[in-house]
Amino acid sequence: MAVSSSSVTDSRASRRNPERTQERILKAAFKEFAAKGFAGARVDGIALSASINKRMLYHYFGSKEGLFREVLRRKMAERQAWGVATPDDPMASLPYWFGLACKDPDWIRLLEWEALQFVEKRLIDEEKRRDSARRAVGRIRGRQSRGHLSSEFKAPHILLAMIALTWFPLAFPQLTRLITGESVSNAKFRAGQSKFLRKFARAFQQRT
Amino acid sequence: MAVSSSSVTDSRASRRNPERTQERILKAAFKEFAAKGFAGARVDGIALSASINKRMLYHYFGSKEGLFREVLRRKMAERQAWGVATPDDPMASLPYWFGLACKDPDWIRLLEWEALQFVEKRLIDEEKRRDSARRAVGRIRGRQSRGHLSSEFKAPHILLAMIALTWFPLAFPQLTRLITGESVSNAKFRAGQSKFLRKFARAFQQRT
DNA sequence: TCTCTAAGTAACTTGACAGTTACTTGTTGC
DNA sequence: GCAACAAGTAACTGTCAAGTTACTTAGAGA
Repeated sequence: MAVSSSSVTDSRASRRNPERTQERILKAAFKEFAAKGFAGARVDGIALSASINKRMLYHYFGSKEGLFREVLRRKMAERQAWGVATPDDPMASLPYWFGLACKDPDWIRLLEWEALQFVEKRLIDEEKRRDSARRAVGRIRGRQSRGHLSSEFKAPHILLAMIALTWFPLAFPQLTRLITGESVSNAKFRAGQSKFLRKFARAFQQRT
Repeated sequence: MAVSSSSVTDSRASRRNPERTQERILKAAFKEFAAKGFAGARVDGIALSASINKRMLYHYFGSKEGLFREVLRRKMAERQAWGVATPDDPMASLPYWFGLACKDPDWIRLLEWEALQFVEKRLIDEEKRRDSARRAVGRIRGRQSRGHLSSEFKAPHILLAMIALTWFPLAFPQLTRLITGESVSNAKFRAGQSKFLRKFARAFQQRT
């Protein structure tokens, strides 16, 4: 009974396990980058919280920036799927997007760090993201032609406005708290905002 | 003719000039902090671009964080005035706010850095800002009661939504470019967005 | 069972950066 | 015109962080 022997595809706990190591690094790096941004993140911190040796991080990802790129790339792929399953009616989709944003605030933080740090540089994974944006705009157009959304506005404007309304409170939690008096993480705030978005969604609907 | 003598209130160029030095530091620091955030900003960089000795920076502001606080405080006071002179009608105020944001994107960047870095900490100048926010909400209520804005929504929600719509493109220029295909700094984009906001403002108006 | 490669480790190097020290010089009030 | 203090300077220090070196060890295949 060769129980203790491990095959190539066996990724169970063992003293050597490249996949597990890489996963650990990526997970810890995502947390660290989302929390502190690229400049503020500490490679030693990532290594520590991933419980791996710093050298392995350089072994797999080359540099701090290489690691950051890979983190973004992974998360981007993960998010791609989410956006597709959006309801047609804006009265449902606005609260839905807001709910998604609340579930994964670190993703918004990462995009926010990106906005601040990689301004005029070429974006990481730019081609793929352009495609992804194009498809999203296309879905808006589809909803316009099916009568769910007003045809009075151009699709990119609608998309941008919808994202703005659903993401802004998470992107600027301090302003949200100053204005509403409630913390963004507070369930009461979230319920109120969802309700508001649901009503406000009429702005995007076809006028009768 | 004692031309070369200088009085206390004389802040012309001279070898010693505390006010000018402080102004230079604050101006350079604002640029540096807006560009790179608190963690990314370099005290040496600020000193260099302000053409002052780094020691003076510590002389006047104590520490990097002290300087950051003062920069925020100054800018906040400066902005306070702007917000008051807002048109009543949302069809005018939305493009107006967007125009203000475009004129001073560094201010939005600074708030964005703040959002990311000082999350659960007590905000700098929190009391004053809460007051300022309260007054802004009050102005919204005033417009609601005068019939310029819909009374269907609560004032804080309206304010938050308006800020979201007008600031989002500047806060996330990379997403804006991916979605619209235009750079945020492009005049054509700005004109289009202004027009959109003007039309979209109807969402905030009293329904007839 | 031996060997070769990839996984993994600890200690080190190098550079950068926040903050300081010890000093000089200009200005003001007397 | 001089004492006292504030403005200003250059060079330094201790620390921290990215990236490297030089090594050991696990495990797959021959």
